[in-house]
Amino acid sequence: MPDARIESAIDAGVAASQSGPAGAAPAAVRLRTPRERARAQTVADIVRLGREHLAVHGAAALSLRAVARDLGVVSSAVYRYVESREELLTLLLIDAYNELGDAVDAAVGAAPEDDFYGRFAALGGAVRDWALHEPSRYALLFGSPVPGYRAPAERTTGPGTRVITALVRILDGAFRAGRLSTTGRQGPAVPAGLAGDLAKIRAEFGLAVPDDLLARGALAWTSLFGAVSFEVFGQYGPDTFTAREELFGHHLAVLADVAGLPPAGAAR
Amino acid sequence: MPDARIESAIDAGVAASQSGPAGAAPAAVRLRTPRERARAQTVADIVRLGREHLAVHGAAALSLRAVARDLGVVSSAVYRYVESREELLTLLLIDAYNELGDAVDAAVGAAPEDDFYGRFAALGGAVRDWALHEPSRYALLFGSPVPGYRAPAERTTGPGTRVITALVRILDGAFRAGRLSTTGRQGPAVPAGLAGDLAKIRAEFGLAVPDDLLARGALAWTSLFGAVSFEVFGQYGPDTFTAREELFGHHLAVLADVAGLPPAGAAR
DNA sequence: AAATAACGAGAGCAGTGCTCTCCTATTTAG
DNA sequence: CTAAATAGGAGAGCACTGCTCTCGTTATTT
Repeated sequence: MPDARIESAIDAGVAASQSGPAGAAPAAVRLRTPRERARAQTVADIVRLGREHLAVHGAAALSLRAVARDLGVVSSAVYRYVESREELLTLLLIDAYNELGDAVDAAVGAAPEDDFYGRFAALGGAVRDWALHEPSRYALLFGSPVPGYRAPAERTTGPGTRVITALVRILDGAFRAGRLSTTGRQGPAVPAGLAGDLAKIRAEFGLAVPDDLLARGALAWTSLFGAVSFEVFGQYGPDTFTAREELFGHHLAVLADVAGLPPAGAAR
Repeated sequence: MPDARIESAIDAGVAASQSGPAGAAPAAVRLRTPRERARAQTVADIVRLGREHLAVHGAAALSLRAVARDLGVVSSAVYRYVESREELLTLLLIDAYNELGDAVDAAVGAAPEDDFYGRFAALGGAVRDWALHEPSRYALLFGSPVPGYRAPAERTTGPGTRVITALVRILDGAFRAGRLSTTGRQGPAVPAGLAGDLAKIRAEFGLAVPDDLLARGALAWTSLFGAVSFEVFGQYGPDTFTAREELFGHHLAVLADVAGLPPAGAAR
């Protein structure tokens, strides 16, 4: 079974189907032979069709046979390119993580580098906009895990941590610039048991922020996605909150305050 | 087709399978005839088996045929009791909402009535404990919506709002007792567009809390579920946070502060 | 040119939700 | 107490799913 190169071909196909400015993959793999090119193209087509099905019908309704039909090919043929339905889900997971990451990076990058609140708000707004625009794909990333499916960490942690990485960069940048603090008011003390986790995180990302602000940053992170998930998953009901943009904006402002970021108009 | 009483029989069956102290249904329906009793029992069995399947295999893997097998009956027979797979999902949704609601009510009720922080922390802890204990059922309630399935609002809004109702009661009680405020520090102003939504909520629940605190309460609500969802759905990864109880406790404390609740040890 | 690898088509298996018909046991009405 | 009405279980069947295996054809490599 000489299909050892399938994996790399698949990776190449996915990389080829992305157009983000911050494409993580070095894409050093040249596709010389026509067969390899055709293969990569087919995989890219499968991912594209899968993405459409995912967006329209949701993750649990994603059907390899339906993708095969759209591709104009019999169902068993797609198994030449994709190992299983799970494998396709993994590809779509990576695809979605990267698209969200690209959107976030673009939004954050559009704000001035020293406008930390602006960058924070841009990040939150980008997450919300993408989630509202791609609810099914957002659900794949941040909703209930697909039953029986466990994302392979070695392939998804990279793209899956782009948002939190961006957020942590903003907060750390603000701290290094002397513009992140909770001075003036005492909050709850950070439990001693968290010190180890926080130290590891600080080392991993090369951060300077102290425990207090790091823990609050984690809360801002989970709260951001909590607010977005409630809105996307319909927990607000049809009419509890109608001014959702204003609600989210206000929540973002409070979360920035929680994280220690001075508000928009504060003196620089 | 004289199956008009099926619905009420089903409701009775579900009600019979519940044992919560705050059972919403008046349960005035007596089951006189043996046939009605047998029917209610069968429906209750189906819900029980469905709950087990749901807990073990997850919502998307819930199979009516598998439930039928466990029930020792052929698959078409269960359609005499449950209209469809969706209908069973709805029953399980209501069942889970009520179990969570019961857990929250019990935990909140165990704290002194004037210990508002204690009640808030009890609510949060109960939600987290239940979610960690029943991840699949929590996912059914607060994860990605099951594709193609839309919960019928007229049957689920009641049980589905028990947690937020309890939370709002705590915050309103604290406010009426003069123990909920953000005095001493100015937060972001509530956007004007939110006034209508907040007024409607205040009227619906008969609240006294002003806009500022109400909006912050909503943030505490979404943030609480954001933190629980991240933990249950595995967003933290296997080892980013190991001291999860401490992390959650700290987040709860900060969220109470955000909502305007004085910390645990504050003077009464 | 011959060997090898890739790949599409088709059949098939076990599972799913759901419908329809048939038949029996139970309940209700006269 | 008998006869009609009804509930409910069994089974076959339809269309769908993921996935495997074989078979023949095409393209590439040696």
